[in-house]
Amino acid sequence: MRISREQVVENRGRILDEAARMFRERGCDNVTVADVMKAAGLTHGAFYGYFASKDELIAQTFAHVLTPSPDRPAYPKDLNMFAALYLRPEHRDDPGSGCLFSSLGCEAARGSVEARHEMTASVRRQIEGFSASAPGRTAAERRQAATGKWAAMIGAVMLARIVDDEALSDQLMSDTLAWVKADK
Amino acid sequence: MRISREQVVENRGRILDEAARMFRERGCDNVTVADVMKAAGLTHGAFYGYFASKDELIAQTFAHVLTPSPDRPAYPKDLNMFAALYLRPEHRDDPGSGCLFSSLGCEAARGSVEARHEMTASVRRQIEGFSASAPGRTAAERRQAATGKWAAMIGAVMLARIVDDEALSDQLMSDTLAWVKADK
DNA sequence: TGTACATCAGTGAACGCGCGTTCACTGATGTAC
DNA sequence: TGTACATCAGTGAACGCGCGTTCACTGATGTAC
Repeated sequence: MRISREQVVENRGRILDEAARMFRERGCDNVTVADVMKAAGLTHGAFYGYFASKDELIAQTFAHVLTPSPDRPAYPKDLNMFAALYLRPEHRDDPGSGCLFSSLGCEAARGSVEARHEMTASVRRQIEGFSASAPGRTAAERRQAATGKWAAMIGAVMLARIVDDEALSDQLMSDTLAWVKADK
Repeated sequence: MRISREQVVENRGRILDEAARMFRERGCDNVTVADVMKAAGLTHGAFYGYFASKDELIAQTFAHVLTPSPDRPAYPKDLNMFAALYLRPEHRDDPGSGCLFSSLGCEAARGSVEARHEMTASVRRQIEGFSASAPGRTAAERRQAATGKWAAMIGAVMLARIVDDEALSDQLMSDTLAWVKADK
């Protein structure tokens, strides 16, 4: 059942959107190709018309999530505004539409070269962007603050998702937010 | 071929040691029960004499790694000393004997209740320990500093392992170390 | 514009492999006398 | 202390299942005239 060219583009977008959500929610290893295709409204057989392998899907999904585009606007570049959005319970409780680093960072470190390359480019963009609003007299100081604060946010959300005590989880995030906001 | 009781205790320890190393190096999903048993010098069939399931092995391995004991001394409780050890290339390049949070934190957030419970207890111990040497006038301030700094270290090592450019990777760690050490 | 054919996205059955788990059997250890 | 038996940790074949991937077939779309 051949479909129109616009449909193909649309389907590809839907596959990537669903993969992005499911990978972040459940981890790449715990989502099957059939799961993604079903969520996108297709059967698993159609998958290899879009991607050469599951590994390629993962890398392309990372690029899809990390590359800023008109309809997926980048997070605020201002560090304190970003931190206030990032360190919210809503972000912790919804990894499916949240930061890729805090949900899949550990797997990514062991991932394909392509996936790691996409993430490397994103790390560079984020640190450069944050450095503009980071405190410090020199460029190096600002970059240190940007890096330290961003790393703290990622680590805190990851820890907040591990912990099985909601009060401690909330405290981890609010404490990190207070620490990140308190400039020298 | 029955073995002595001491051998059983020894074998169990070796299984846990090998699991701890391999899980951190390759991720729990990418290590098979047979892999662990082979590394411990046994065959996969003997596994279920020691553990009821792979999930139980994971939880017990987390407890094994996270529970301080005489022969595996806790890391220094002093935050700055800890940070200097943590944010070294040697730690980044050897996840197998490094921090469980930076290597398996993302998976752990989606793990069993038992595994998450072990990690929760460890999070409490770490933050309480670090708070003693953290800067701040009030207990809350010290806890915020301890939490923010520790989260930054975990996030930074995770990012440093993802990035495919060694210079950027080194910079992420040294920038975070500078930020963590620079007290208000 | 309408028609006939070529193209190709999607379907669903099937394949091969690896993994967690089970189990009958082996033989060394532990124990009762 | 020595012997006979019970116990049980380890072995390796086997099972069942799920996953990534392939492929023959279908039928709607795109195109050439």
